[in-house]
Formats: sequence, structure tokens, C-alpha cells
Amino acid sequence: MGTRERRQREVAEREQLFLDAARSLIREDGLLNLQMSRVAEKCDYAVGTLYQHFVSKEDLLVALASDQAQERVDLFVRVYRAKASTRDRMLGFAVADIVYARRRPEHFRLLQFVFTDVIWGATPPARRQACMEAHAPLRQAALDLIDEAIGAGDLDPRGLTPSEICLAPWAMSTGLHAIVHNEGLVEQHQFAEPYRLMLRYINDLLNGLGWKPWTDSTDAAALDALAERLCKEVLHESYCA
Amino acid sequence: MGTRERRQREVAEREQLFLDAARSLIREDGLLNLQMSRVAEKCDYAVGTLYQHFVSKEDLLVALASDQAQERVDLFVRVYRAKASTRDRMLGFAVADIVYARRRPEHFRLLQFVFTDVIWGATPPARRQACMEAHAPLRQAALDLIDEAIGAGDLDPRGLTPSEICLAPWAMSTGLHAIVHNEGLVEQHQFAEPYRLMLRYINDLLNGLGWKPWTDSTDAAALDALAERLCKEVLHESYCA
DNA sequence: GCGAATTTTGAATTCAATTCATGAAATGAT
DNA sequence: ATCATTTCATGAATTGAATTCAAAATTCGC
Repeated sequence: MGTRERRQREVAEREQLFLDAARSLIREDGLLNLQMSRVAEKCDYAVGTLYQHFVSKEDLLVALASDQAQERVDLFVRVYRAKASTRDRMLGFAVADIVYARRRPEHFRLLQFVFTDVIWGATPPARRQACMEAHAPLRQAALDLIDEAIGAGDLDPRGLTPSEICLAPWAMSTGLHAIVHNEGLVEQHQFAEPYRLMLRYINDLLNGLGWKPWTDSTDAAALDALAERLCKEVLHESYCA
Repeated sequence: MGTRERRQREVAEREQLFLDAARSLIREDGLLNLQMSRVAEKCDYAVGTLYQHFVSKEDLLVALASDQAQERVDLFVRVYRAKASTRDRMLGFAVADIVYARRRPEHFRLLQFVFTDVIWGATPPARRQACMEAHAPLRQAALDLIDEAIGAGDLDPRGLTPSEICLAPWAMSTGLHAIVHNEGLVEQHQFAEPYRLMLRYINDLLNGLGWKPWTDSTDAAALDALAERLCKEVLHESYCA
């Protein structure tokens, strides 16, 4: 009978409603001021109902991070499938992140917060697992591309596993997002265009890793053009938003 | 009269007492379980007294992060002053961080947490300022070294400012610390020796940035030897602890 | 030693997260 | 359709930790 399924769907819809409400409240008042009762109120449900979906505030935050991951994954997959060299596509992942960071400025701040051990450690294992799984395709896309590059002879792993190679740009972009999304750090040091720098650094890193073809990092125009092209053709979005 | 100064010193000592107590409680029970009343209790003071030093829990955490920075700064300064090529010293900063991360495993987790905008945003401006200043020498050491390298012809900035060059390894190491110090990420992907990888990535990055002399990243033994040497001679610490 | 000023104290307050007794709605057997 | 049963939604009440603040203790200047 379809009754159970309908109910299941309604519950899923309500969960999405809560997540959207939380996201919108975070945009308005910041993560700092998010209150569970406000989330419930905004959806015209009692707090108890909210707690049937998320056993704690941490649970809600991690669920939200997982939910938002899908959109980022979609961008990564499009880059992975793009018609371009392995190297351009690797850089393209960074471009995808730049686009995504602009579209959802709160996302990386949320990610940074939930991956803090204070929050992560207070989150139920099942939810953590789901969050890891929601993000896994990002890594997988990078790993697949690395495999492809090795297979095509574009990249000599020189003793590293694909997973280890993947870690390098991952760390670089994680670190940059963390630095950029922190008021106080940027405002103090005033990096003109941190994300433009990110592309250059990753390009340098890929050169250092020996990913062919070697590409001149000095040629900012060429990097911009590549980013531009990927944004337009692959992500259907303008680069300088 | 020395009365005021004595009192001032007593207050400073007590502040240190609180910070040490907080650090020790965090080591025992984790950041998640830190309670202001416990910190006060552990020092045999009333909570109110604790609140004369730190206006909020966030304030205490940021103060703790600032306090711990000094030790890390000392390591950086020793590396900066070491007798070694500019390039070896740049890598040496990473070695210093590795040593420091081993000595104070909680430090990077705390840093990651306090630089979260939830915590940072709830911290009084004066304390934030102090925290930035406590960390500034790390950056300064790197900047000085970069200037020296450019001056000595070891490094062609190729259009980047020293500050921008500095950002690259900074982001890389920030990102790696964040990934490494997060249970769940490492445990899942099982990177054998993440910090050994860090040296290699930074080495690759320096190659990519064109920092001379070009150094073979494949030669793990050479990197280990350098790390070993720096640990022993400069940091007076064994590398494989 | 004495009153004013400063500091310390910890019980009381606050405030958001979380629980749970209650009643409402859905289900399903008769 | 009716009633017993289970399941679900509710929001007032509870909890627990951060924070406050009036009273007590201490220090200071004379």
C-alpha cells in the first residue's frame, strides 16, 4: 500500500523544509545565532517535531552540510565530464569550488564548523557517515581523474598513491577556503583576489607534482581564460560574478 | 610604589594559571567538554574571578590559542635563524609545525575551532587583535625568509608579492592540519604518514613556485634526512617521536 | 585602626537546547 | 461506522551550562 510511502515522502519533504529554513536563517542571522526553536517556528512546527528529524543541533548542522554537498558534487561531476585535458579538469575542480563559494558563501563556513571536533564529536555516527558519503563523490571525481591522468601518461605518480596525490590539492583548497572565509585574516592581510591566487598555487602545485603538460603560472591571462571558459561552457556561469 | 606592580603580576600569574588549567582540562576531557566552572574549580577560584579575566568562554579559548602560539613562534624563529639554505628553512617551518603538532596535539584542533566564525565572531575585538598579534611572528618569519630568498636570488617572485607567496604554503599546511586533526577523515582514508606527505607536497609546491635549488621530491630519504637534521640541530628534538 | 575602594565569591539568573506527558490523528480490526 | 491501538505532533516544563551581581572579604590610604 502506498500510504506508508506517501508518509515517508511527507517526512522527507518536511526534513527538507527544516533544512531550507535553517539555511535561510543562517544566511540572515549567521551561524552563531541559529536557534532550534526559530527553525521550528519558521516552518510552523513544534520544536518536538524538529527533534524527531534531528536529535540535536549538531545533527541538524551536519545534515545541512550533507544536504548542501550535492550541489557542489554536481559541479565537480560536470567538470570531470568536460572535454578538456586531465590537467585543465583538475584545475577545473578548483574553479568549481570558486563558483560554489560565490553562490553559497555560508557553505564553507558551515563545513569548517561542522568538521571541528567539537561539533563532529557531538554528532551521531549515522549522520557523520551520511555526511562522509555525501562528500565522497568529490574525492571520487578527483581520484578518477588522477587515475585517468596516470593511465594517459599525463601524470607520473612517482611513488605516490592516487589518494595521496589527491590529498595535496585538497589540503591546499581546504586551507585557502578556511583562510579566505575568516574575517580578520583576510581583512588584515588584504589579499586582493584570493581565489585567483588559488588557481595559480594549484597550478604551481600541479607543476611541482609533475602533471603534464607543464603550464606557466606567470601567465595570469591564460589561467583566467581557462577559468572563464570552464565557467561558461561547463558550469554555465560567469566567472567574474 | 611596587604594590600595583606586584598586584599586576599576581593577576598575570593567575591568568596563566587559568589558561594552564583550561589546557589540561581540554587534554583530559576534550574541547567539547570544557566547562568554565571546572576551570575555576581546578584553580580554587570562584567562577566570578575567572570572568574577570575572560568575559566569555570564547574569550578564554581565543586567549588560550594566543598563549600557545608563543611556543610555536619560538620554533619558527629557531628555524629562521638556522644555518641552512632559504629553501631548507622554508621547509623547516613545516618541520617545526610537525614537531609542534606532536608535542601539543590539541593545539591545531583548538585553532581550527577558534578561527571558526561562530567562535571568532563571539570574541571581543581586543582579544582577537591580541590573537592576531600573537600569531603574526609566524607570518613575519616566513615573509622575512621570502625577502631573503628573493634578495639572494633563490626565488624569483614572478609577479607575486611576498605576502602572496607566503599564502601558498600557509594554506597548504592549514589545510593539512585541518584534515589530519579530524578523526573521521583520516581514519577513513588511512593516510599512512600524513605529515611526511606534507613535506613532500610543500617541496613540490616550492619547486612549482620556482624556489631554487630545485629539489627532487621523489627522494624521500633526502627529505627525511633534512627533517631529521633540522629537528636535531635546530629544534633539539627527535624527528620520529 | 578605620572607612572607602577594590576584589572575590558563589548562589541566583538567564537562556537556549532538549525532553516528555498529553492529546490529536491515523490505522485497522470488528 | 465504531472503537481500540498505535503512531505522531505539540509546546510547556526541564535541564544544564554560561553568565551575572549583590553581598562578603580584602586591600588601601590615612
